[in-house]
Amino acid sequence: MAADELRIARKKPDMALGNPCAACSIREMSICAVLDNTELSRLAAIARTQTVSPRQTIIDEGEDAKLLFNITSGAVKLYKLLPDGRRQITGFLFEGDFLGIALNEVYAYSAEAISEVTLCRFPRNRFETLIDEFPKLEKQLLEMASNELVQAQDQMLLLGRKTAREKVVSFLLSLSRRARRRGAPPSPVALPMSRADIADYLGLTTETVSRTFTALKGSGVIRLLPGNMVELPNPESLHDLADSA
Amino acid sequence: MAADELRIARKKPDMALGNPCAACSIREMSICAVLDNTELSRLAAIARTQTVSPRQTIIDEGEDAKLLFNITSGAVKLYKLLPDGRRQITGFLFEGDFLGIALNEVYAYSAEAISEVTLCRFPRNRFETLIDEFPKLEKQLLEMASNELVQAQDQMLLLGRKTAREKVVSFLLSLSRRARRRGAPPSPVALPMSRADIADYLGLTTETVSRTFTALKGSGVIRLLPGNMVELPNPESLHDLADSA
DNA sequence: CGGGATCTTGAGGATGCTCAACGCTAGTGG
DNA sequence: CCACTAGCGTTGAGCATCCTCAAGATCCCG
Repeated sequence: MAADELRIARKKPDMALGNPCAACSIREMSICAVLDNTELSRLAAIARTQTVSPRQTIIDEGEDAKLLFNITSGAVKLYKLLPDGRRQITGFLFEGDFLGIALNEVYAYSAEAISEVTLCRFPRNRFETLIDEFPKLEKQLLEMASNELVQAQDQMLLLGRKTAREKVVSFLLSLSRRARRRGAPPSPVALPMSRADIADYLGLTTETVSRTFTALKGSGVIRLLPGNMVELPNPESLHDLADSA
Repeated sequence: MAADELRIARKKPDMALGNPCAACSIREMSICAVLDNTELSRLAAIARTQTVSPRQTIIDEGEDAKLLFNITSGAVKLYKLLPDGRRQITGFLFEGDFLGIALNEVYAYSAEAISEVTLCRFPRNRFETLIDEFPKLEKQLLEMASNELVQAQDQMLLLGRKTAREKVVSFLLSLSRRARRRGAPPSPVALPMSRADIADYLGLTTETVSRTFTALKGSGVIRLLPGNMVELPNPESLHDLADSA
């Protein structure tokens, strides 16, 4: 019923309440969750929605950070490049995620849509005004930044010290855990990103990622389903593979 | 004696100088820089100083995060462990740095003193009360967390995509830049940490770090001075070695 | 169906790791 | 004052993991 209301409301964004955010399907899992309706309407006043096609760039590393985003649907990859083209993906964003937590003057990374993406766009300066008005917002941002830091440290451990197999298993488990956190089943897990993206996220090559998937499939710990879905028959037993040989 | 003063000051928080922080040598480069004397005395009221010997643990990953710290002197390493003992150092802290920016319930990493360390300790709950009172403090924390995130992403790029040589050069350059930012000469650079620590920070082995230093020395781009100092005759030319083969 | 992109598989090779020995230095005690 | 030891750093040889290059398989969308 709550879901029904949301679905209906989504079809008429500029309806009755006057505030499209009130009906936002991802409101409760986004930064907006901390705001009441009045505050939300203030945020809505500076927001614009936008859709982005796959492979389209959203922000560019080094550019002035004039805009911040809330992903309302789809998948996004964040990455950094070396001069010779080597690429490190620093994270994937999905619906509900915030793009631009680090309120720096310039973007620290580029962002590109993986799938069809819809997002909610805010001018940074006006968003920062709201932050000053709503301490709750700042507190929430700090908490989100803290969580990102923890994730970043886990990723450093993965990149610096884990084997290819541990990297891939850790990756699958993190997607599974994320799904569970969002109320979705922990298996099967969707992989909207390409093997090349996974490789650039894990510090491997596409070939190694592919071989590792094949090997995991062979030992029965995963199953590759059509539509880029991966089944994890026994997530618990995977934990051991994720951080010890 | 500094400790004595603090102990006395603690008993009379509103004494002559007002508070010990007013005379703190790292005040301007720490989180305290945003506070005025009145606010600082409030912070001083919940602070305790502490000294830690080399190889002594300051916090343990997974423990309840009851305390936060400001490093007033010395060097600290932050690290995470895998069950089999593999270690990833996620960062080094020096004087002026804040330990515990991510205000999470449990510590996301362990911290250990590299050299003799002095620090300023705060109970987290009381510190959070001050945050609510002084929005400046929260803003500063968010900014520090943002900067850490940027650094973390750089480190991911390093760990995932750079060669051993690029890693070592990047590391030396980051130490050099840090020194310059603090008003110290960019060369020579001090390496208070062991080769093993550097290796665990860069995702390498001590042998590879050692060999790489030797090779860099051989090609004349660095010089190893006594006292674990490294001279970078031409920091500019090093930039190329840090991110392209 | 066809064609381009993505994914998989294979063979060979390089980077960095493992295991091992040796050197250096500083602290210690005779 | 010097020999001794322990810890750290360096060097060497062989090897494993993962990368590179290449070809074939599969998928997806028109």
